[in-house]
Amino acid sequence: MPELPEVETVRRLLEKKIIGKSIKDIKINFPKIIANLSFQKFIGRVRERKILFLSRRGKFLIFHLSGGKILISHLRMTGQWLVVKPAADSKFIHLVFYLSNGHKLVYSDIRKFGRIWLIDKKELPKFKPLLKLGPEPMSAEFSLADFRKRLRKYKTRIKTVLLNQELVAGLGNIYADEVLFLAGVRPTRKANNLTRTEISKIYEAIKDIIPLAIRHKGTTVVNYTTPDGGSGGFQEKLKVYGRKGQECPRCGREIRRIVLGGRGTHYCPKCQR
DNA sequence: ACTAGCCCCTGGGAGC
DNA sequence: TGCTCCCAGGGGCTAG
Repeated sequence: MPELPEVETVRRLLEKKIIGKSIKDIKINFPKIIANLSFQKFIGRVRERKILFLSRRGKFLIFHLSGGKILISHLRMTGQWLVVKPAADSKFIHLVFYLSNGHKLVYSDIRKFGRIWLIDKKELPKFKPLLKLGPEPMSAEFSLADFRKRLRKYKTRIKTVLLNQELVAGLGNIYADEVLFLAGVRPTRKANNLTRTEISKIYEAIKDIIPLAIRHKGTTVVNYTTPDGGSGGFQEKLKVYGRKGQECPRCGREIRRIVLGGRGTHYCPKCQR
């Protein structure tokens, strides 16, 4: 599942391979991935554009193209951007950009949940999916005071709240579980009942784990790969996610798995209160 | 205003 | 071995 560290890793590795290249031609196998335009319009507006640079906001990857065009991609569950040699093909490739250097930039997505938008640069400040996002966890805007204030208004369980992109942008199911383990807070706790100390610990855990996971190039659990087909490394560092029935690395107790808000949730019953 | 639940998808694991 | 069933899960949407 691509969360902030995975999307950031894709951004960094992809940028090295495609900056300055032009999109000479486009093939679309699954038109539905283009969220806001017909595929014919999409193709017409993207052809001959140069890829200037890539940015990221939360889990959104943003391609800045020449001519003031902006391509926004959300990978959801199984989306991938890959740079491949001309011959490569697969039934999961839904979009192909034929680049000026002879390589193909492809979007592949087994479950087809991912979406791509193409907008004009001037529309970017009004683009709704980005407008709703909370602060970037590694930015100065993400302050403890603000985090505490925002957290108080949620009456639901802290795990569910961490998945809400309006609070902080970029956490998904894996890192939400890991953050709560590091903070020593049980995922079922109500957000508005947390103590000041617990909120600080959650805040610090987010600020620790996200850059650490980026340094490890993200977590490969299901099918996330880097744009060159490599794996992330953070799955080796996971303390609770996907470790149901195994020993807690801190106290040795058995890790539990429950379902919260329809999401698998992992925690240590002793370390997380 | 907030929250719970459904839906989109398909590979893969469980069960028989 | 091979079939069927059902689960995973981000985020948009709807209903309460």
